[in-house]
Amino acid sequence: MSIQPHLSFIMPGRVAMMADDIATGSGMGSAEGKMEVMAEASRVTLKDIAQRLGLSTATVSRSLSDTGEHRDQTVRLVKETAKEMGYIRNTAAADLVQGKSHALAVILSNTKTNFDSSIIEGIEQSAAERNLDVLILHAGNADLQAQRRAITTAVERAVRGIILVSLELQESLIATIEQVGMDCISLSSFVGGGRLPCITSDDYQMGYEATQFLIDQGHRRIGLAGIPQHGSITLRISGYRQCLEDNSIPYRESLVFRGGCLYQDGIATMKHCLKSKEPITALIGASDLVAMGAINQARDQGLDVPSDVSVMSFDGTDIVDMVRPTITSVTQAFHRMGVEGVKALLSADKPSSRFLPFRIISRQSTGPGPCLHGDHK
Amino acid sequence: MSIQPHLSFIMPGRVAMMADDIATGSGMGSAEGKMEVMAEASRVTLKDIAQRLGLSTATVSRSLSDTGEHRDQTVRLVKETAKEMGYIRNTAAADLVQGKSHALAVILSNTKTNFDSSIIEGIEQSAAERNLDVLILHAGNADLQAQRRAITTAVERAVRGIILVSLELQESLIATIEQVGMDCISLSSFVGGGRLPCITSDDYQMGYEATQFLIDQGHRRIGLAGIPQHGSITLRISGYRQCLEDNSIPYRESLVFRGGCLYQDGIATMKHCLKSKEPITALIGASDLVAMGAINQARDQGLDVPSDVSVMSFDGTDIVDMVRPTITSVTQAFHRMGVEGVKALLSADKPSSRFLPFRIISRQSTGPGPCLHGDHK
DNA sequence: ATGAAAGCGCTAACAA
DNA sequence: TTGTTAGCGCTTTCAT
Repeated sequence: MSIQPHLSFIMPGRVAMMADDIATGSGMGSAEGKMEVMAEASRVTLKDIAQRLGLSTATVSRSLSDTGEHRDQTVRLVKETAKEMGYIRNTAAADLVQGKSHALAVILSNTKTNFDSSIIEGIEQSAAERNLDVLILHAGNADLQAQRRAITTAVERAVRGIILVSLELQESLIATIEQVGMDCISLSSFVGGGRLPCITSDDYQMGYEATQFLIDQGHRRIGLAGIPQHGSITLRISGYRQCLEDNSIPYRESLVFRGGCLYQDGIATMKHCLKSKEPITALIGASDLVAMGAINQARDQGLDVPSDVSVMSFDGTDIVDMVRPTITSVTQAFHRMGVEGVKALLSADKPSSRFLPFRIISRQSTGPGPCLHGDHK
Repeated sequence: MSIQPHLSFIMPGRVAMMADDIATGSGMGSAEGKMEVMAEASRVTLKDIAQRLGLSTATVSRSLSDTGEHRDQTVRLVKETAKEMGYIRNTAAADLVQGKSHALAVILSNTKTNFDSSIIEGIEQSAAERNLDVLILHAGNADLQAQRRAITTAVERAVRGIILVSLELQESLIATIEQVGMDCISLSSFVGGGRLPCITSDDYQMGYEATQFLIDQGHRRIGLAGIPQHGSITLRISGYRQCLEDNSIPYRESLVFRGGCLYQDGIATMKHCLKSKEPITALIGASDLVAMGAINQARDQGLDVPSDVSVMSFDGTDIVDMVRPTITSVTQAFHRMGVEGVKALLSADKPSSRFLPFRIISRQSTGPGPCLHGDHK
């Protein structure tokens, strides 16, 4: 194997070499060289630039941020000098005097689903356009402690606003947010009974239409899997129930399986369902991962999806096209949710709650149910 | 359908009601009530607490942060009062005077793989234990502009350190980091020729062992898919090549497929491979998603995995167990990478580069190759 | 078009 | 054990 190329980089040689390069480089006198090195230690401030240019810090500050009235020449000179001296502004100082920061806080629940990456992507894109940094914080869904920590952090840093993602914020913390007058918006979850603006999909309607989709395919024994105990997501059950009733199909408590939108919930639900003497013919997973779990379990037990059992999911993240069978989904506009969330949060007028459209996209995991096969009906 | 329960919350009634509650609540005189409301507008500061208690701001500050010598009673009193008054400290002020912030910056490449969530999880867990906030920033891998923006943001905010995740930082920016004396560590990618400490898996060795794994199963025509053009990840090719040579199998350039670790790369590679007159019998994907793409493409063309073609992957994220067939993977210690990254970054002494162990976990997507079927050998 | 000066809220010497 | 004081680096009136 002779010399292993991958080992070369852990030899300390290069590091030492680089240090030497810096110390002796560019042919300047050693004293001068040293001063350069020393100067690098503490950061360049506005004052340094002002002194070098014989201007006041005020002029430099205004020039750099393009505020106030200044000669083009001055502004240009200041900017050039700043760049040349390697000036990087001190955000803490600016935040302090301005009473607010250039950042947004995003607070996520710890739910181990995968849809939030799209939302975050949207948020970050939108934030970047406005030159805002994104501070990401995690807080368990039910954990008051963790929630308080996250909110406190956001308020401490005087962020421009807080974006809650799929989080059921506790009542007391909503009060805190109102007290300090912090802007806040909730995405992908309706929370706060109207005190917080929310941008989400219509859970009731999604539940209704998903159910109708399966009924139209000839299914009558339809299960619901992985739905949490609390939160607006439970409205999907109401929609599901209403749809059944509108189609004269009796609602059965026993076909609604609770859980936490996790892969494991899908596994467990399908395992349970297949033991039943009157098994379901279709299942709606509360997330793509729930559906994946359900599909895998069904197939591992020798059933075919969709010919033996149809499965569809909420969310419609990338993954539904990357598995086989591909998964029919109620696809939500997560990316847009992130983008619009930022926009709404920063808009001058208090944003109102609203729904974003969703689409049901039919893929391989659903197919005709028994009623279209001529069985029951 | 009568009353739709899901519509109730967009009625403005509740919002108005809440506002009324606040304005008129608790039975206090209207003037007093108004004052309370006014007071809520501007935040409580240390000075407010000090005044209320007849102490100095210094004592309050020290009590709150448990520094300095103080009577238990004083500390308790201060803390209680702070909580009662709803005090939230101003991070900007603290950061300014202390010259550093209570946050870590994590800079991610935009690569659309999924492994980084484990790393971030590890980072956040580790950061939370140390009471540090996590600032997440994105920067394209090749995009100097975006990289500079991210680094500048991190430096501006005087973060405690920068964690690069799977990012090839440009030379000039490494220089910037060195100049300002910012701590920085690279995870999941070796970068900077030793100037930056790196915690990653041994790409060379992973490439070698993955190849050996397949050779041991009887494969001789083994492809490599989705490997980028640059970066330490290309060392996998060296390991792959060396392993082939050690097993007296000729290395062929044509079996190494370049790409960006994406699902689509897997699709494209497998499509291309199956057209060849002398097709591969096994493929190693540069990421789990590449492998998924390859597997799907093979099956969509009527081939079975693993009996017609074996596929394995690098990374070993959750997904490899959630697809069928489950994917044999070179599983990296991503979560630990995040945890140790934070630890190393904050350690007093300059951390050195090192590898974290990886494991090859055999799953359903690989099986005996032609040499074990008695074909060639 | 530019400068002088006053803080933002906090921490950390140093005094007492 | 506590108070006094002096800023951190920046923005922003208000003068000039």
